[in-house]
Amino acid sequence: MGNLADNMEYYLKKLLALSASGFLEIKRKELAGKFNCVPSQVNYVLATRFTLEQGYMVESRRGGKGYLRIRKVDTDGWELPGGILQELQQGSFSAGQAMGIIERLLTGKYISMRESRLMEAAIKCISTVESEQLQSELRGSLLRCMIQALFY
Amino acid sequence: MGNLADNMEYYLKKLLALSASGFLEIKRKELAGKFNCVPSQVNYVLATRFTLEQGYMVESRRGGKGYLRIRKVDTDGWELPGGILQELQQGSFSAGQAMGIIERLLTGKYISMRESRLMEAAIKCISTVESEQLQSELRGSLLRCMIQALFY
DNA sequence: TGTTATTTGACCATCCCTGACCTTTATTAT
DNA sequence: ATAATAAAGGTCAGGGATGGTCAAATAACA
Repeated sequence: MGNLADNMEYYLKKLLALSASGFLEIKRKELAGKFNCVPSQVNYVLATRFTLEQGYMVESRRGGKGYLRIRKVDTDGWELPGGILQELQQGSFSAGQAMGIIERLLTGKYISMRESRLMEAAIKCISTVESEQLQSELRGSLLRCMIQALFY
Repeated sequence: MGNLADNMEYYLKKLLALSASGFLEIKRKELAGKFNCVPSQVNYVLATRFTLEQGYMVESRRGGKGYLRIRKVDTDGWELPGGILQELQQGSFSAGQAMGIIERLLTGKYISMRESRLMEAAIKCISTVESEQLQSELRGSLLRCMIQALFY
């Protein structure tokens, strides 16, 4: 038998898979009761096994009728065209290159109009930095960070 | 079912949506009666779910013939809370301050979950810059640029 | 044996709901 | 008119019910 955290993870993922609504809503204390542990153990499991990187989102509410709600993030259709991923390997980007990538994300419907405006604004903003070198490096890491935030 | 406050919120918003006049007029005591609670609970619901930031206005009158009148204020959704506009005047921001603003934009429903992740990613990304000074300045201009891109 | 992962418990933050007391407005009595 | 009374709505502090955090203890592992 695995440990408590593993068992709880398994239990939650099973329930989640069975749930018709696409999300799972539980009470922290009840769950802890079912596994005969302290409530904060639930937080540990959520923090280590249901992170965004792992494809889960957890919402919660305190107070009377409080809850924990776990949903699997839908990553269908989130695959970026390989070309872009490859380009992102590059360390540095000119403003033009960066804009080009953002535009392709938009026309490919990977991002919304607002999201593209947000990204473009961030990239343009970088041009105020003195050093050309730093500028292009920053554009690169900004692009990578932002794209990662959206697609992973 | 959710809790009392949620139910009352739902009830009021439904009535408001159905109302031809564009506003909803109720008696505090009656409403409390309908939900079998104390009248001040109505104030709680109004204070937490019908704020100006959330796009509602509540007028009232005491005494005989008193009433509560709720209306949805039409801001086209583009008005930012004044507090945030003011804060943005600041030149520099710590990562924490910036995150706070982004979070308020999110909870105030000014931006989506994805947009907030995008903005947070950009802000965090800046932390790789060597100079602390430049970091906090960059955070400031990034915030201003991104918010401007969305709201102007 | 040293490192990492798990588990616990004490303390914290938030949300909801109530009740006592206060203020304002309309109505009624004088 | 004026004063008293009734009929609204407003405020605020408190308590119960949750969930959150963090550091220390313990267990598992390499």
